[in-house]
Amino acid sequence: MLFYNISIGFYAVASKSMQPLGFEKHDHATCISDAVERADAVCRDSGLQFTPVRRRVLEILLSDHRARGAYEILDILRNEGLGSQPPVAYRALEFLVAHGFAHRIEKLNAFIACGYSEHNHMPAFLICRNCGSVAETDAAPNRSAVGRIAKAAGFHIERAIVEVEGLCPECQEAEA
Amino acid sequence: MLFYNISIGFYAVASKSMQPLGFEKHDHATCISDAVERADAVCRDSGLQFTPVRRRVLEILLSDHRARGAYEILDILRNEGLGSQPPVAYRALEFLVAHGFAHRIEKLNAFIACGYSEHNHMPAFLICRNCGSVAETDAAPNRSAVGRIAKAAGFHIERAIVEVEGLCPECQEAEA
DNA sequence: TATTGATATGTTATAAAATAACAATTAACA
DNA sequence: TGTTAATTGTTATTTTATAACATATCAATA
Ligand SMILES: [Zn+2]
Ligand SMILES: [Zn+2]
Ligand SMILES: [Zn+2]
Ligand SMILES: [Zn+2]
Repeated sequence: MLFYNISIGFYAVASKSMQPLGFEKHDHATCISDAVERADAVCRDSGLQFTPVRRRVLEILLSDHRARGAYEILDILRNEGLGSQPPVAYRALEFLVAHGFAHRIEKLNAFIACGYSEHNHMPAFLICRNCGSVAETDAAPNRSAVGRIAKAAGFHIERAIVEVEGLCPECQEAEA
Repeated sequence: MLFYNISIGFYAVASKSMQPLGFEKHDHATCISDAVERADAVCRDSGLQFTPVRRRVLEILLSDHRARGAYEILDILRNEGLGSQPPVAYRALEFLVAHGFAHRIEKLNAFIACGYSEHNHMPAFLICRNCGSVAETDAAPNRSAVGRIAKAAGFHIERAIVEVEGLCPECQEAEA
């Protein structure tokens, strides 16, 4: 199974009629296991418990690099007998987000696996309003115009939510 | 009644023990009427109906330049006999947001009056995690690092959600 | 100004997203 | 092994948002 991405982490989405174009392929088979492996190692090093539910939720998020709602994830867990009530999903997601293995996308009320191996970076997302695909890149708020304004105002930035909406390359072609 | 802001639009909040410092004062009495007046004029020019509910919701949002949830606004409307069910508040807010008189803050599931007279700009917000105050400034995503990356990736930006969390100047002092 | 089509509001009901609270279980460590 | 801390199970509820349809109001024009 092959998925496509570009260097900044623009992910293809399984749903709808999106045809990736101009994207590098990536070997999705090793991509999931690699990311899970990395998370496992980080947890071992940090004394965190990478429990079955947490591992499985990360796998689900990685399975097609798509943004998924908590209840969508819960449905899968329920079918697999790994938990049937909302708090189970929300707790696992809270853990993954807290430790940088996943991110929450406010605009979508959804979660996505982190596409970067460096932990605790500040992500920015490009969200296609047509096909729902989501690309991850880096926000670097302190070096941005907003960062300069914040500094001038004496505001100390701890976290940035940067979610850009628009049309991905494929959907621009489709509209034309 | 005086509220304080700085040139980029950092607003004081009525709640909690926040003491504005280093902010310019602004004449809040005229501030509300001016903004409502502006919205009225824009609506007249554009053939939009600036109805009593819509006007009142804008006044509420302006009344202390604070981010307010839809149900908080609905409570006020209900007390005033202007509508008692959620759709009334949500419709008015949808109208105000659609025409640039207010913005939705995703991180807070809340709404705030636009602090700028130029319509349809792309706002960015500085949100204090301690006192909840919200400052509005400009995102200018096309000139940002994310904008450059998006362009390189062939992604067409239509809208940007930029919400920066951290500590406002006052709360930094309080923590120290 | 009476007709009429569009826009806005009133209302009921429900959906969707998230959390509080407490009990039961499992892991970590002395 | 016993003790504490962390995690999960479970029930119930809260918060946020929308669908659907009835009624009222507005705006244009016949
Ligand atoms: Zn992959
Ligand atoms: Zn697309
Ligand atoms: Zn004011
Ligand atoms: Zn503050």
